[in-house]
Amino acid sequence: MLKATDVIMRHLAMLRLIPTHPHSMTTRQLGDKLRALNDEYDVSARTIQRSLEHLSGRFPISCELRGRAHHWFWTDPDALVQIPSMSASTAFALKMAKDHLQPIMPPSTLALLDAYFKHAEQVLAGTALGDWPERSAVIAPGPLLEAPNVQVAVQDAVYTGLLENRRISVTYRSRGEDQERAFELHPLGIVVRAGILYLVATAWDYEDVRQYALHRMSEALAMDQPARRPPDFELTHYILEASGFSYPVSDANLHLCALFDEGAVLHLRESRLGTDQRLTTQDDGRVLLEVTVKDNADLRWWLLGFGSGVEVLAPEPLREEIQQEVWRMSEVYR
Amino acid sequence: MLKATDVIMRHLAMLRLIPTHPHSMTTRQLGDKLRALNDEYDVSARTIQRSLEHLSGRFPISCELRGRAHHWFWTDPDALVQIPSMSASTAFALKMAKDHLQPIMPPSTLALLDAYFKHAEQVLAGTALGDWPERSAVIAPGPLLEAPNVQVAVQDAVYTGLLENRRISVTYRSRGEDQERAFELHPLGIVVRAGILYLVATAWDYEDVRQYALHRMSEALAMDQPARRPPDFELTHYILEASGFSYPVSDANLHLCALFDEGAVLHLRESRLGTDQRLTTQDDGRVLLEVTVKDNADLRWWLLGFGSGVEVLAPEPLREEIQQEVWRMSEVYR
DNA sequence: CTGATAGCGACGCACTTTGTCGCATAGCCG
DNA sequence: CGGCTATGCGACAAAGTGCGTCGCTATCAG
Repeated sequence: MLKATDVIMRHLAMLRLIPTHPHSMTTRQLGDKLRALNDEYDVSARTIQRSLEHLSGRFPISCELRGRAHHWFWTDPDALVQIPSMSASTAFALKMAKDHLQPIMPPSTLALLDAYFKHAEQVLAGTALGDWPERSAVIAPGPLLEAPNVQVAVQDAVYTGLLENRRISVTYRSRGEDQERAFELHPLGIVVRAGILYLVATAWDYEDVRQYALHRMSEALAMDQPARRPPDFELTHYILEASGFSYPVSDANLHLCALFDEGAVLHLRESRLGTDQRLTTQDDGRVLLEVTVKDNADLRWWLLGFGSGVEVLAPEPLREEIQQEVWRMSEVYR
Repeated sequence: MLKATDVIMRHLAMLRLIPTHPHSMTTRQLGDKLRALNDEYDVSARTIQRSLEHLSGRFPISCELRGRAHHWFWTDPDALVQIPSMSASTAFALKMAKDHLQPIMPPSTLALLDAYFKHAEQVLAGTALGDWPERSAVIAPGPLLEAPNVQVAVQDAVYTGLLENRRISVTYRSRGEDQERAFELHPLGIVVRAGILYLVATAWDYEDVRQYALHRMSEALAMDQPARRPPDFELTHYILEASGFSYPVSDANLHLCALFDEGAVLHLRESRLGTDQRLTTQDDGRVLLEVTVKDNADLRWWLLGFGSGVEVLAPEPLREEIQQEVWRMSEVYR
């Protein structure tokens, strides 16, 4: 007891060091970590013991006697104390975010954010309209695809491997195959598309980069060996150039001119396709859209979705593409 | 100094009571709130002063002298200390969530979550691959519409009015009109569609429920008078039944049968349209999809997007609808 | 069995926390 | 303009608590 040490800060640091349930930490480890963090937190082991005892009375932390040592952890996986406290507006934004994300993120990944969502619900319950169940709704575009679930253990292993740059050993069933196979993967990145998580990685000692859907992994384990990464690999580059994903996305721009029916153009009046978007009403009541957009498959899918509500005028190659597609469609439907 | 009061908990409570910058709290108010929270936190005003002085040395809080009283607040809007601490996986999930939400939530609402996103970045920077800029990417469906921004003050007022059930006085420019008009609104709910926020509300003393896009409000102020709410109003019901939104969504189901090209069906093999989805490969190589889905406009838009890659077989009315649409399209393109 | 490690009760010193008091200052109101 | 009141702050003393130390016990490894 030599100097004026700061109890509050040390206790806060301790609470932050203690891991959540599956993981745990001995009193000794905690003391070492604390010392490493800040010299001022250098206190005797006895003091740490006393502090933990004290804190366990007012926070959901407890310990487990394994051997002769106490292993401490947070009991509640969704426990969350944050300062400054969450404002009602932020809680509301979180609720909307959750509604948005539910259909497009795998449940197991969304589960990692549950503490925030639950906390937000508590905050909202304290507002004047806490009893009113639904004050916000999200209208998602398109029919909702159900994102396949990913096993929590698999997700843990993949994220760990990626974050700590370790190899991942997986049991994987390729698309269209019945047999599972074991792979040793070098993780390079994660890509999410339509609620599906893909691990971008190289296998074994091969050089070529492939994708592995997480929901098709039955087992995964982060190994101790470090992962290898091609020196010039860039994830965004890979997605754009290597056409690794079935919906190729291009970086090229095109100047789109198209005539929209008033009904079809409605929401373009609210949010724009691009910064240079121009809408001009024609004599026949239709609206001319001029805008620079990325030239990719999604654009074609989006334009076709309007059916006869839109006529593509330029660029000429795109108009011809659509024309041919319409011709093929009329063949299909006789 | 009569009983053993818990300094750590009181200090934590104080930190949580202090609001973030635009708002503030006097020393007196803090003492009152603290007392209301827990009898054990009943300490003299002098103690509160000393505690604040102490805490301001290690947290980004400071005060402003207005009149003779000190008004305390958090200086950094993105300051965040949370216990237990954010795991690397959770930080990673937050990063992905941000990428997902950026195109579909208005910037001002997303800004409310900035503290979490920044915190997540810090956590990720501490991992082995912190220097590697991109380890995850989100591929969004469709061309990205730019969500129009909402003024922060407008958003604050609307959320406050909604959460505290107070009337909102707004200056609003209706679609297609040049003139702005003043409204007094009774907020009923918020609907988000394609990045646009709509306030669902009744105006003045009228009974009919309308939508007001937040980005078309130039001013908004939460009033002191309480809002009126039709006793039987339900937001989800309103969206479904009242066809208040231009993309009507129906609750009716239909049993869809359609033939997909192998290329078009690819991602249906990963995530399903519905629980009863069945895929059967036909002799001609196409794949028959059978599934029960909601019968709405989005479904038609989604089906049309595939162009000739899909042929709707049943139900017959839907097939005819599509057939006619294709016919109209071939008229458009001559 | 022995040594090492962890937990815990007890003890006492030193420091911190806290209420109180008094003074200074700055609005408020007549 | 002057009294009144609310707030901030320095000082002080007493109460209370944090802390290291010591010694005992329990458990595990060898």
